[in-house]
Amino acid sequence: MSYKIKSRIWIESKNNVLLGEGRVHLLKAIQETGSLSKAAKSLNISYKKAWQLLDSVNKSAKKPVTINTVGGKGGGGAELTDYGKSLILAFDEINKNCWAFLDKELERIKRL
Amino acid sequence: MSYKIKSRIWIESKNNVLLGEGRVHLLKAIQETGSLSKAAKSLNISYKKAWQLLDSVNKSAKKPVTINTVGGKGGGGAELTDYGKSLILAFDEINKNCWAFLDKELERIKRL
DNA sequence: TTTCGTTATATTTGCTTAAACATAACGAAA
DNA sequence: TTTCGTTATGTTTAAGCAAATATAACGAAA
Repeated sequence: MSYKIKSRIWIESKNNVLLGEGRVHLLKAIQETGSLSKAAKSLNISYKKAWQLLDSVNKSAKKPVTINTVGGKGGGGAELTDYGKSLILAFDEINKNCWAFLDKELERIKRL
Repeated sequence: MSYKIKSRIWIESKNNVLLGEGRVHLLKAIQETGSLSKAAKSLNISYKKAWQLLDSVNKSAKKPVTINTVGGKGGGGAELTDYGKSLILAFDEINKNCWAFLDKELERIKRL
């Protein structure tokens, strides 16, 4: 059995993490469920952890990534902004390309 | 100020980490000092942590990465095998190329 | 104005991981 | 056989981080 190359990429803004794999998962879950609490449940993480992640994302980003509404019909909710959607698309594209790149680099250690 | 892309890569062997940035630093320090204890001191980590890392490396690798001698003149020491040296070279090469690759991908988020 | 599900936040508890400390084994050389 | 600096390993303590618990604020609709 041969060696494998693994990687993690993330986007930073002024030394703070903006987007990583976990944060992208959370944003996608918000997009699908329309609320942060439901997104947290679908990812099996606590609401607090989800909120902290989302708060960090919105504080690190140059423009809001989600619009959160509190109170009212249904209690409120959260939805992605167009900016948030474009960030996710960019991250997924870069991540996919990175894995393809590393798959080529794997040749360098195939014979080790 | 714009966003930055960061990454971490590592080599795995049967679901165990073989080589990452920290382990490569340790191996290079061993190469320079000739002993695990001196390498640990130079990296400001405890001897035990260094030993556990090195032990994990040698157990994950297909062939020994270091030869450790105990007792005798000078108390003993540790030195890299040719195989260990080639692993380090491969890791550094892949890592360097990955950063260059991501530097190109940075264009995708320059305007976000 | 009461209800409801959500966002928002603080506090406490538990767990995993890292650090600190301690000690045995080794073997060449004096 | 005593010394020395190293490898090798166990044990205990501390710290950081995740999880659990609790509660306030909100605002549309009934």
